[in-house]
Amino acid sequence: MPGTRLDAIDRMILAELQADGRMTNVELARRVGISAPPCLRRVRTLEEQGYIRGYHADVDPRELGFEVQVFAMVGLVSQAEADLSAFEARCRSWPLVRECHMLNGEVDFILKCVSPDLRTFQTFLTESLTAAPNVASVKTSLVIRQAKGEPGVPFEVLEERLARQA
Amino acid sequence: MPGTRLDAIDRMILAELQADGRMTNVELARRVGISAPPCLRRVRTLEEQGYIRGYHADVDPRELGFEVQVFAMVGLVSQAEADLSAFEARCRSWPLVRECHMLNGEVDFILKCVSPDLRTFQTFLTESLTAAPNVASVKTSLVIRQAKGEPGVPFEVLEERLARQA
DNA sequence: GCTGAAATCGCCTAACG
DNA sequence: CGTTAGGCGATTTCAGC
Repeated sequence: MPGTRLDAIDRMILAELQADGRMTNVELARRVGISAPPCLRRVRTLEEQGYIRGYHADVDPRELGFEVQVFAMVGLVSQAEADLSAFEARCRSWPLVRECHMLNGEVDFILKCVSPDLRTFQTFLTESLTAAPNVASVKTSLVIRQAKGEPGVPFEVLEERLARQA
Repeated sequence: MPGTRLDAIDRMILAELQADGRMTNVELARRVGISAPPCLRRVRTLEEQGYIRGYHADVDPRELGFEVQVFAMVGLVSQAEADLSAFEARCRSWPLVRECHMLNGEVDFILKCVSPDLRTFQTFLTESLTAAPNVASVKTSLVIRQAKGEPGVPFEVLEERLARQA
């Protein structure tokens, strides 16, 4: 089933639900110009085929007392696949680490972390991250402020691209 | 209104909606142990007070043809506030840039970008980002693979912390 | 195959206690 | 916060393109 190409209505559905994931199905149907039942069927199909991985409320970390956000650049000693996987598994087990990306270039991983305060993060940094097996170097940068934080993908770019191909 | 402290039920609501933003209100009410009407009132209040900034479908970039994800580290010539703001405004206008964080340390900004392919990104990099006023240096790292990508905040850490204080 | 219309069922959301 | 109750949305069924 994966690889099924999407038509214009499917892409509109994805764009609308990315912008407002709690929109009612009838409102969504109205916006994309079809009636509710086929619209709901399309949404279900998009979910089953993995185009939509889930729906999440966007919770403000600061309001909840997570005052600190940090990017951590991690270098490993060994980049053998087993060692990479082991480090990734550790990252998944650390709640303060929200994202873990393996990169090319000098640094092996970039981690996006949140923490209630600096002290909690420092403890994590020294006792967990830096102390983890195979970790060679960690460089951290505090987020001063976030200027942009758009979820998901730019559908505008996708549409532009499809128009160009046609 | 902001600063209103949250009780245990509010925090459960936030945790549930972060995990599944499309949950029905009656299901949410059942999970947090209250009836539907007060549950809905709490959700509305949490939205109004900014604890919930929105709801978004989590769309898989790869499935949609965004094969390339890149982190870009940007250094500026001038860090005067007006120049920082100007750069941030530019970032907001670039669709390929999904996140823009101002950092402490040697690099001024980190940008998370998505692109359909390398060629599109290279064009953006040379013609837009590097060419922008006040940009001194740009270092990019391609994402090889993503090992973790949890949305939002770790409520487990919050609860642990509150229990500790009590 | 797809869509759309009708009908049922369940949820949302007021008003009130 | 809970209960009641009316209106609306969600979802199935079925017919038509």
